[in-house]
Amino acid sequence: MPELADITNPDVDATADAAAPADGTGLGAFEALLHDERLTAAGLLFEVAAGLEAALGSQIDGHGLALSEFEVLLRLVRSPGGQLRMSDLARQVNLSSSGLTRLADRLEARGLLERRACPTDGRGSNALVTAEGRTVMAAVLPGHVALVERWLTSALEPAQLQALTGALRAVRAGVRPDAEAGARTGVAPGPA
Amino acid sequence: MPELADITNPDVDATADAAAPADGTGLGAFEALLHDERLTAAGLLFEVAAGLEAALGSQIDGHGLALSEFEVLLRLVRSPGGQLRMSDLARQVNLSSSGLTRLADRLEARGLLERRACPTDGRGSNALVTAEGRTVMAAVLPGHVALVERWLTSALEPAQLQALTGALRAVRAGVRPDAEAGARTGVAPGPA
DNA sequence: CAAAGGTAGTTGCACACGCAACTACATTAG
DNA sequence: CTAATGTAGTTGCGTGTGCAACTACCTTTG
Repeated sequence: MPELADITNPDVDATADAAAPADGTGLGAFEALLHDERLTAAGLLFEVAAGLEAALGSQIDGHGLALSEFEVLLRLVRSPGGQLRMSDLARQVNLSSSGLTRLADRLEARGLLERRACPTDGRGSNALVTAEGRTVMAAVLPGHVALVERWLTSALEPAQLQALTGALRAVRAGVRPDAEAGARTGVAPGPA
Repeated sequence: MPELADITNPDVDATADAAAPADGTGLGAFEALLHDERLTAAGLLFEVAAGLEAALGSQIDGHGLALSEFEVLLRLVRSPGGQLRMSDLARQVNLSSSGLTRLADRLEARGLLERRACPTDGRGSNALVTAEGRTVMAAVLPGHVALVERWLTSALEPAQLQALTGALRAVRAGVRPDAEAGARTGVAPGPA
Protein backbone atom coordinates (compact mmCIF):
# COMPACT_ATOMS: atom_id res chain seq x y z
CA MET A 1 0.00 0.00 0.00
CA PRO A 2 1.30 3.46 -0.86
CA GLU A 3 1.81 6.00 1.84
CA LEU A 4 -0.31 9.04 2.44
CA ALA A 5 2.02 11.10 0.30
CA ASP A 6 0.58 9.36 -2.69
CA ILE A 7 -2.50 11.48 -2.25
CA THR A 8 -0.81 14.02 -4.47
CA ASN A 9 -0.97 11.66 -7.43
CA PRO A 10 -3.80 12.98 -9.55
CA ASP A 11 -4.05 9.87 -11.70
CA VAL A 12 -5.66 7.54 -9.24
CA ASP A 13 -8.62 9.01 -7.48
CA ALA A 14 -8.89 6.11 -5.13
CA THR A 15 -5.67 7.12 -3.46
CA ALA A 16 -7.65 9.82 -1.75
CA ASP A 17 -9.04 7.09 0.39
CA ALA A 18 -5.60 6.42 1.78
CA ALA A 19 -6.33 9.33 4.10
CA ALA A 20 -9.49 7.64 5.30
CA PRO A 21 -9.15 5.65 8.51
CA ALA A 22 -12.73 4.46 7.97
CA ASP A 23 -12.78 3.61 11.67
CA GLY A 24 -10.62 3.98 14.70
CA THR A 25 -10.56 7.75 14.51
CA GLY A 26 -14.10 7.68 15.83
CA LEU A 27 -17.26 9.51 15.06
CA GLY A 28 -16.17 12.94 16.17
CA ALA A 29 -14.04 13.33 13.08
CA PHE A 30 -16.92 12.16 10.95
CA GLU A 31 -19.31 14.65 12.47
CA ALA A 32 -16.78 17.38 11.89
CA LEU A 33 -16.47 16.46 8.22
CA LEU A 34 -20.19 16.83 7.77
CA HIS A 35 -19.97 20.55 8.29
CA ASP A 36 -16.59 21.04 6.74
CA GLU A 37 -16.46 24.30 4.86
CA ARG A 38 -14.79 22.67 1.88
CA LEU A 39 -17.74 20.35 1.51
CA THR A 40 -20.05 23.34 1.73
CA ALA A 41 -18.14 25.22 -0.94
CA ALA A 42 -18.33 22.32 -3.34
CA GLY A 43 -22.00 21.83 -2.64
CA LEU A 44 -22.60 25.50 -3.25
CA LEU A 45 -20.93 25.30 -6.63
CA PHE A 46 -23.06 22.36 -7.69
CA GLU A 47 -26.23 23.95 -6.41
CA VAL A 48 -25.62 27.15 -8.31
CA ALA A 49 -24.75 25.33 -11.50
CA ALA A 50 -27.89 23.24 -11.25
CA GLY A 51 -30.01 26.23 -10.37
CA LEU A 52 -28.69 28.32 -13.21
CA GLU A 53 -29.13 25.42 -15.57
CA ALA A 54 -32.77 25.21 -14.54
CA ALA A 55 -33.20 28.95 -14.90
CA LEU A 56 -31.82 28.86 -18.43
CA GLY A 57 -33.30 25.56 -19.46
CA SER A 58 -36.90 26.45 -20.03
CA GLN A 59 -36.16 29.25 -22.46
CA ILE A 60 -33.97 26.95 -24.50
CA ASP A 61 -36.40 24.09 -24.76
CA GLY A 62 -39.09 26.63 -25.43
CA HIS A 63 -37.30 26.68 -28.77
CA GLY A 64 -37.42 22.90 -29.02
CA LEU A 65 -33.85 22.28 -27.98
CA ALA A 66 -32.47 20.21 -25.14
CA LEU A 67 -29.73 21.86 -23.17
CA SER A 68 -27.04 19.55 -24.48
CA GLU A 69 -28.23 20.16 -28.03
CA PHE A 70 -27.98 23.87 -27.44
CA GLU A 71 -24.46 23.48 -26.12
CA VAL A 72 -23.43 21.52 -29.17
CA LEU A 73 -24.83 24.09 -31.56
CA LEU A 74 -23.25 26.87 -29.53
CA ARG A 75 -19.81 25.29 -29.79
CA LEU A 76 -20.33 24.92 -33.50
CA VAL A 77 -21.43 28.46 -34.27
CA ARG A 78 -18.53 29.71 -32.21
CA SER A 79 -16.05 27.70 -34.23
CA PRO A 80 -14.45 29.06 -37.38
CA GLY A 81 -16.21 27.52 -40.35
CA GLY A 82 -18.97 26.35 -38.08
CA GLN A 83 -17.53 22.86 -37.90
CA LEU A 84 -15.74 20.69 -35.41
CA ARG A 85 -14.50 17.16 -35.19
CA MET A 86 -16.98 14.86 -33.53
CA SER A 87 -14.53 13.74 -30.90
CA ASP A 88 -13.48 17.29 -30.04
CA LEU A 89 -17.10 18.28 -29.79
CA ALA A 90 -17.81 15.35 -27.51
CA ARG A 91 -15.06 16.36 -25.13
CA GLN A 92 -16.11 20.00 -25.13
CA VAL A 93 -19.67 19.26 -24.11
CA ASN A 94 -18.79 16.43 -21.72
CA LEU A 95 -20.46 13.71 -23.68
CA SER A 96 -19.31 10.23 -24.60
CA SER A 97 -18.70 9.45 -28.25
CA SER A 98 -21.88 7.45 -28.46
CA GLY A 99 -23.84 10.15 -26.73
CA LEU A 100 -22.71 12.69 -29.27
CA THR A 101 -23.41 10.30 -32.14
CA ARG A 102 -27.04 10.06 -31.05
CA LEU A 103 -27.34 13.75 -30.39
CA ALA A 104 -25.90 14.58 -33.79
CA ASP A 105 -28.36 12.13 -35.32
CA ARG A 106 -31.24 14.04 -33.79
CA LEU A 107 -29.95 17.43 -34.87
CA GLU A 108 -29.19 16.13 -38.34
CA ALA A 109 -32.70 14.72 -38.66
CA ARG A 110 -34.01 18.19 -37.88
CA GLY A 111 -31.76 19.81 -40.43
CA LEU A 112 -29.75 21.82 -37.93
CA LEU A 113 -26.52 19.96 -38.47
CA GLU A 114 -24.67 18.09 -41.20
CA ARG A 115 -21.89 15.55 -41.19
CA ARG A 116 -18.97 16.05 -43.54
CA ALA A 117 -16.37 13.41 -44.09
CA CYS A 118 -13.07 14.74 -42.85
CA PRO A 119 -10.81 15.30 -45.86
CA THR A 120 -7.57 14.66 -44.02
CA ASP A 121 -8.67 11.67 -41.95
CA GLY A 122 -10.83 9.03 -43.52
CA ARG A 123 -12.24 7.85 -40.24
CA GLY A 124 -13.75 11.03 -39.08
CA SER A 125 -16.66 13.30 -39.54
CA ASN A 126 -16.87 17.00 -38.93
CA ALA A 127 -20.11 18.23 -37.50
CA LEU A 128 -21.24 21.35 -39.32
CA VAL A 129 -24.04 23.75 -38.44
CA THR A 130 -26.46 24.35 -41.25
CA ALA A 131 -27.91 27.71 -42.13
CA GLU A 132 -31.09 26.65 -40.43
CA GLY A 133 -29.09 25.76 -37.36
CA ARG A 134 -27.67 29.25 -37.31
CA THR A 135 -31.12 30.70 -37.67
CA VAL A 136 -32.30 28.76 -34.66
CA MET A 137 -29.34 29.89 -32.63
CA ALA A 138 -29.88 33.47 -33.70
CA ALA A 139 -33.40 33.14 -32.37
CA VAL A 140 -32.37 31.54 -29.09
CA LEU A 141 -29.21 33.40 -28.15
CA PRO A 142 -30.48 36.89 -27.38
CA GLY A 143 -33.01 35.59 -24.92
CA HIS A 144 -30.47 33.22 -23.49
CA VAL A 145 -27.94 35.95 -22.89
CA ALA A 146 -30.64 38.08 -21.34
CA LEU A 147 -31.36 35.31 -18.85
CA VAL A 148 -27.68 34.87 -18.06
CA GLU A 149 -27.55 38.57 -17.46
CA ARG A 150 -30.56 38.46 -15.19
CA TRP A 151 -29.60 35.49 -13.08
CA LEU A 152 -25.83 35.52 -13.13
CA THR A 153 -24.03 38.69 -14.05
CA SER A 154 -26.49 41.25 -12.80
CA ALA A 155 -26.59 39.48 -9.43
CA LEU A 156 -22.96 40.44 -8.91
CA GLU A 157 -20.92 43.59 -8.65
CA PRO A 158 -18.43 43.90 -11.50
CA ALA A 159 -15.58 43.18 -9.12
CA GLN A 160 -17.42 40.15 -7.79
CA LEU A 161 -17.99 38.84 -11.27
CA GLN A 162 -14.34 39.32 -12.05
CA ALA A 163 -13.37 37.45 -8.91
CA LEU A 164 -15.78 34.67 -9.73
CA THR A 165 -14.47 34.07 -13.21
CA GLY A 166 -10.91 34.33 -11.98
CA ALA A 167 -11.48 31.70 -9.34
CA LEU A 168 -13.33 29.47 -11.75
CA ARG A 169 -10.52 29.69 -14.25
CA ALA A 170 -8.05 28.67 -11.59
CA VAL A 171 -10.13 25.65 -10.68
CA ARG A 172 -10.67 24.71 -14.30
CA ALA A 173 -6.94 24.72 -14.89
CA GLY A 174 -6.66 21.74 -12.58
CA VAL A 175 -9.85 19.96 -13.32
CA ARG A 176 -10.01 20.42 -17.06
CA PRO A 177 -6.51 21.17 -18.24
CA ASP A 178 -7.27 20.63 -21.93
CA ALA A 179 -9.91 23.35 -21.99
CA GLU A 180 -7.16 25.75 -21.07
CA ALA A 181 -5.61 27.92 -23.70
CA GLY A 182 -6.02 28.34 -27.42
CA ALA A 183 -9.51 26.91 -27.79
CA ARG A 184 -8.38 24.76 -30.71
CA THR A 185 -9.04 26.15 -34.18
CA GLY A 186 -12.14 24.88 -35.93
CA VAL A 187 -11.11 21.68 -37.62
CA ALA A 188 -7.71 20.19 -38.09
CA PRO A 189 -4.58 22.30 -38.47
CA GLY A 190 -4.57 21.43 -42.14
CA PRO A 191 -5.35 23.76 -45.06
CA ALA A 192 -8.57 25.74 -44.64
CA MET B 1 -47.49 41.33 -26.60
CA PRO B 2 -45.76 42.78 -23.55
CA GLU B 3 -43.09 45.38 -23.92
CA LEU B 4 -39.41 44.87 -23.34
CA ALA B 5 -39.81 46.03 -19.75
CA ASP B 6 -41.52 42.77 -19.03
CA ILE B 7 -38.14 41.12 -19.18
CA THR B 8 -37.85 41.81 -15.49
CA ASN B 9 -40.65 39.38 -14.74
CA PRO B 10 -38.93 36.28 -13.41
CA ASP B 11 -41.99 34.05 -13.69
CA VAL B 12 -42.05 33.56 -17.41
CA ASP B 13 -38.74 32.64 -18.90
CA ALA B 14 -40.00 33.04 -22.39
CA THR B 15 -40.31 36.76 -21.86
CA ALA B 16 -36.57 36.91 -22.27
CA ASP B 17 -37.20 36.34 -25.91
CA ALA B 18 -39.03 39.62 -26.10
CA ALA B 19 -35.60 41.16 -26.45
CA ALA B 20 -34.85 38.96 -29.43
CA PRO B 21 -35.39 40.59 -32.78
CA ALA B 22 -34.62 37.20 -34.35
CA ASP B 23 -33.95 39.10 -37.55
CA GLY B 24 -33.74 42.63 -38.80
CA THR B 25 -30.94 43.57 -36.43
CA GLY B 26 -28.67 41.60 -38.67
CA LEU B 27 -25.85 39.19 -38.18
CA GLY B 28 -23.38 41.58 -36.62
CA ALA B 29 -25.29 41.51 -33.37
CA PHE B 30 -25.41 37.73 -33.54
CA GLU B 31 -21.68 37.44 -34.04
CA ALA B 32 -21.12 39.79 -31.14
CA LEU B 33 -23.28 37.65 -28.89
CA LEU B 34 -21.18 34.60 -29.64
CA HIS B 35 -18.25 36.08 -27.80
CA ASP B 36 -20.21 37.90 -25.17
CA GLU B 37 -18.41 37.76 -21.86
CA ARG B 38 -21.62 36.88 -20.04
CA LEU B 39 -21.98 33.78 -22.15
CA THR B 40 -18.37 32.92 -21.40
CA ALA B 41 -18.88 33.33 -17.67
CA ALA B 42 -21.87 31.03 -17.65
CA GLY B 43 -20.04 28.47 -19.75
CA LEU B 44 -17.11 28.62 -17.40
CA LEU B 45 -19.35 27.91 -14.44
CA PHE B 46 -20.86 24.87 -16.12
CA GLU B 47 -17.49 23.60 -17.26
CA VAL B 48 -16.02 23.81 -13.80
CA ALA B 49 -19.01 22.15 -12.20
CA ALA B 50 -18.87 19.31 -14.70
CA GLY B 51 -15.12 18.98 -14.36
CA LEU B 52 -15.22 18.92 -10.60
CA GLU B 53 -18.04 16.43 -10.71
CA ALA B 54 -15.91 14.15 -12.86
CA ALA B 55 -12.94 14.61 -10.57
CA LEU B 56 -14.99 13.61 -7.54
CA GLY B 57 -17.10 10.99 -9.22
CA SER B 58 -14.70 8.10 -9.53
CA GLN B 59 -13.79 8.03 -5.86
CA ILE B 60 -17.46 7.90 -4.95
CA ASP B 61 -18.45 5.13 -7.27
CA GLY B 62 -15.31 3.35 -6.23
CA HIS B 63 -17.41 2.80 -3.12
CA GLY B 64 -20.33 1.56 -5.17
CA LEU B 65 -22.35 4.75 -5.06
CA ALA B 66 -23.64 6.89 -7.86
CA LEU B 67 -23.14 10.60 -7.39
CA SER B 68 -26.80 11.30 -6.82
CA GLU B 69 -26.97 8.48 -4.28
CA PHE B 70 -24.04 10.01 -2.47
CA GLU B 71 -25.75 13.38 -2.44
CA VAL B 72 -28.89 11.88 -0.98
CA LEU B 73 -27.02 10.12 1.78
CA LEU B 74 -25.00 13.25 2.46
CA ARG B 75 -28.13 15.32 2.94
CA LEU B 76 -29.48 12.69 5.26
CA VAL B 77 -26.46 12.31 7.49
CA ARG B 78 -26.30 16.09 7.73
CA SER B 79 -29.88 16.29 8.90
CA PRO B 80 -30.82 16.07 12.57
CA GLY B 81 -32.13 12.59 13.24
CA GLY B 82 -30.73 11.45 9.92
CA GLN B 83 -34.11 11.73 8.26
CA LEU B 84 -35.83 13.99 5.78
CA ARG B 85 -39.13 14.13 4.00
CA MET B 86 -38.99 12.56 0.57
CA SER B 87 -40.21 15.69 -1.16
CA ASP B 88 -37.73 17.94 0.65
CA LEU B 89 -34.96 15.56 -0.21
CA ALA B 90 -36.02 15.55 -3.84
CA ARG B 91 -35.85 19.33 -4.02
CA GLN B 92 -32.50 19.47 -2.28
CA VAL B 93 -30.79 17.11 -4.69
CA ASN B 94 -32.58 18.43 -7.78
CA LEU B 95 -34.50 15.27 -8.53
CA SER B 96 -38.10 14.72 -9.48
CA SER B 97 -40.34 12.86 -7.05
CA SER B 98 -40.26 9.76 -9.19
CA GLY B 99 -36.52 9.97 -9.57
CA LEU B 100 -36.08 10.03 -5.83
CA THR B 101 -38.57 7.21 -5.36
CA ARG B 102 -36.44 4.97 -7.56
CA LEU B 103 -33.20 6.10 -6.00
CA ALA B 104 -34.55 5.47 -2.52
CA ASP B 105 -35.67 2.03 -3.69
CA ARG B 106 -32.13 1.20 -4.69
CA LEU B 107 -30.60 2.46 -1.46
CA GLU B 108 -33.24 0.71 0.58
CA ALA B 109 -32.56 -2.56 -1.23
CA ARG B 110 -28.93 -2.20 -0.22
CA GLY B 111 -29.80 -1.51 3.37
CA LEU B 112 -28.42 2.03 3.41
CA LEU B 113 -31.78 3.72 3.84
CA GLU B 114 -35.16 3.08 5.38
CA ARG B 115 -38.59 4.55 4.86
CA ARG B 116 -40.60 5.58 7.90
CA ALA B 117 -44.22 6.57 7.67
CA CYS B 118 -44.49 10.20 8.67
CA PRO B 119 -46.34 10.36 12.01
CA THR B 120 -47.91 13.76 11.39
CA ASP B 121 -48.87 13.30 7.74
CA GLY B 122 -50.34 10.03 6.60
CA ARG B 123 -49.30 10.51 3.02
CA GLY B 124 -45.63 10.86 3.52
CA SER B 125 -42.49 8.94 4.18
CA ASN B 126 -39.34 10.11 5.81
CA ALA B 127 -36.16 8.75 4.35
CA LEU B 128 -33.81 7.66 7.11
CA VAL B 129 -30.16 6.63 6.89
CA THR B 130 -29.43 3.31 8.46
CA ALA B 131 -26.38 2.58 10.57
CA GLU B 132 -24.91 0.82 7.58
CA GLY B 133 -25.55 3.90 5.51
CA ARG B 134 -23.61 5.96 8.00
CA THR B 135 -20.78 3.47 7.90
CA VAL B 136 -20.57 3.80 4.15
CA MET B 137 -20.55 7.56 4.36
CA ALA B 138 -17.88 7.47 7.04
CA ALA B 139 -15.80 5.44 4.64
CA VAL B 140 -16.41 7.72 1.68
CA LEU B 141 -16.33 11.18 3.16
CA PRO B 142 -12.70 11.59 4.18
CA GLY B 143 -11.46 10.71 0.72
CA HIS B 144 -14.14 12.87 -0.81
CA VAL B 145 -13.17 15.90 1.22
CA ALA B 146 -9.55 15.28 0.37
CA LEU B 147 -10.41 15.43 -3.33
CA VAL B 148 -12.43 18.61 -2.86
CA GLU B 149 -9.43 20.04 -1.11
CA ARG B 150 -7.12 19.00 -3.89
CA TRP B 151 -9.17 20.18 -6.84
CA LEU B 152 -11.17 23.07 -5.47
CA THR B 153 -10.01 24.77 -2.32
CA SER B 154 -6.27 24.27 -2.62
CA ALA B 155 -6.40 25.67 -6.14
CA LEU B 156 -7.40 29.02 -4.70
CA GLU B 157 -5.96 31.59 -2.35
CA PRO B 158 -8.04 31.94 0.81
CA ALA B 159 -9.28 35.33 -0.34
CA GLN B 160 -10.15 33.88 -3.72
CA LEU B 161 -12.11 31.08 -2.14
CA GLN B 162 -13.94 33.56 0.02
CA ALA B 163 -14.78 35.65 -3.03
CA LEU B 164 -15.95 32.56 -4.90
CA THR B 165 -18.33 31.40 -2.22
CA GLY B 166 -19.60 34.92 -1.71
CA ALA B 167 -20.38 35.32 -5.38
CA LEU B 168 -21.97 31.90 -5.58
CA ARG B 169 -24.18 32.68 -2.61
CA ALA B 170 -25.33 35.87 -4.28
CA VAL B 171 -26.24 33.98 -7.44
CA ARG B 172 -27.95 31.23 -5.52
CA ALA B 173 -30.13 33.74 -3.75
CA GLY B 174 -31.76 34.53 -7.07
CA VAL B 175 -31.69 31.17 -8.71
CA ARG B 176 -32.57 28.99 -5.74
CA PRO B 177 -34.27 31.21 -3.21
CA ASP B 178 -35.60 28.34 -1.08
CA ALA B 179 -32.12 27.02 -0.36
CA GLU B 180 -31.43 30.34 1.29
CA ALA B 181 -31.59 30.57 5.04
CA GLY B 182 -32.35 28.17 7.85
CA ALA B 183 -31.72 24.90 6.03
CA ARG B 184 -34.99 23.48 7.34
CA THR B 185 -34.79 21.33 10.44
CA GLY B 186 -34.73 17.59 9.91
CA VAL B 187 -38.33 16.50 9.67
CA ALA B 188 -41.48 18.40 10.46
CA PRO B 189 -41.57 21.08 13.13
CA GLY B 190 -43.42 18.66 15.37
CA PRO B 191 -42.09 16.96 18.54
CA ALA B 192 -38.89 15.04 18.04
C1' DC C 1 -70.31 16.36 8.08
C1' DA C 2 -69.79 16.13 2.99
C1' DA C 3 -67.64 17.73 -1.21
C1' DA C 4 -63.95 19.83 -3.77
C1' DG C 5 -59.41 20.81 -4.41
C1' DG C 6 -54.50 20.32 -3.19
C1' DT C 7 -50.35 17.61 -1.92
C1' DA C 8 -47.08 13.20 -1.14
C1' DG C 9 -45.57 9.39 -3.13
C1' DT C 10 -45.62 5.46 -6.47
C1' DT C 11 -45.94 3.32 -11.18
C1' DG C 12 -46.10 3.04 -16.77
C1' DC C 13 -43.77 4.81 -20.33
C1' DA C 14 -40.35 7.14 -23.15
C1' DC C 15 -35.81 8.61 -23.78
C1' DA C 16 -31.06 10.29 -23.38
C1' DC C 17 -26.82 8.65 -21.98
C1' DG C 18 -22.67 5.50 -20.79
C1' DC C 19 -20.26 1.18 -21.53
C1' DA C 20 -18.64 -2.50 -24.27
C1' DA C 21 -18.14 -4.55 -28.67
C1' DC C 22 -17.41 -3.73 -33.44
C1' DT C 23 -15.94 -1.67 -38.08
C1' DA C 24 -13.05 1.25 -40.71
C1' DC C 25 -9.17 3.85 -41.24
C1' DA C 26 -4.53 5.48 -39.72
C1' DT C 27 0.09 4.77 -37.96
C1' DT C 28 4.01 2.51 -36.63
C1' DA C 29 7.18 -1.68 -36.51
C1' DG C 30 9.24 -5.36 -38.85
C1' DC D 1 4.82 -3.97 -48.34
C1' DT D 2 2.76 -6.42 -44.46
C1' DA D 3 1.50 -6.96 -39.72
C1' DA D 4 0.38 -5.06 -35.30
C1' DT D 5 -1.31 -1.48 -32.62
C1' DG D 6 -4.00 2.70 -31.97
C1' DT D 7 -7.88 5.94 -32.90
C1' DA D 8 -12.77 7.80 -34.83
C1' DG D 9 -17.22 6.81 -35.01
C1' DT D 10 -21.39 3.78 -34.86
C1' DT D 11 -24.51 0.22 -32.80
C1' DG D 12 -26.62 -3.28 -28.92
C1' DC D 13 -27.75 -3.17 -24.35
C1' DG D 14 -28.65 -1.70 -19.63
C1' DT D 15 -30.04 1.97 -16.66
C1' DG D 16 -31.20 6.38 -14.37
C1' DT D 17 -34.46 10.03 -14.83
C1' DG D 18 -38.54 13.08 -16.13
C1' DC D 19 -43.46 13.38 -17.35
C1' DA D 20 -48.10 12.03 -16.96
C1' DA D 21 -51.49 9.37 -14.72
C1' DC D 22 -53.00 7.37 -10.52
C1' DT D 23 -53.92 6.45 -5.43
C1' DA D 24 -54.10 7.91 -0.79
C1' DC D 25 -54.34 11.40 2.35
C1' DC D 26 -54.86 16.17 3.98
C1' DT D 27 -57.29 20.72 3.90
C1' DT D 28 -60.62 23.95 2.93
C1' DT D 29 -65.36 25.35 1.79
C1' DG D 30 -70.24 25.00 1.94
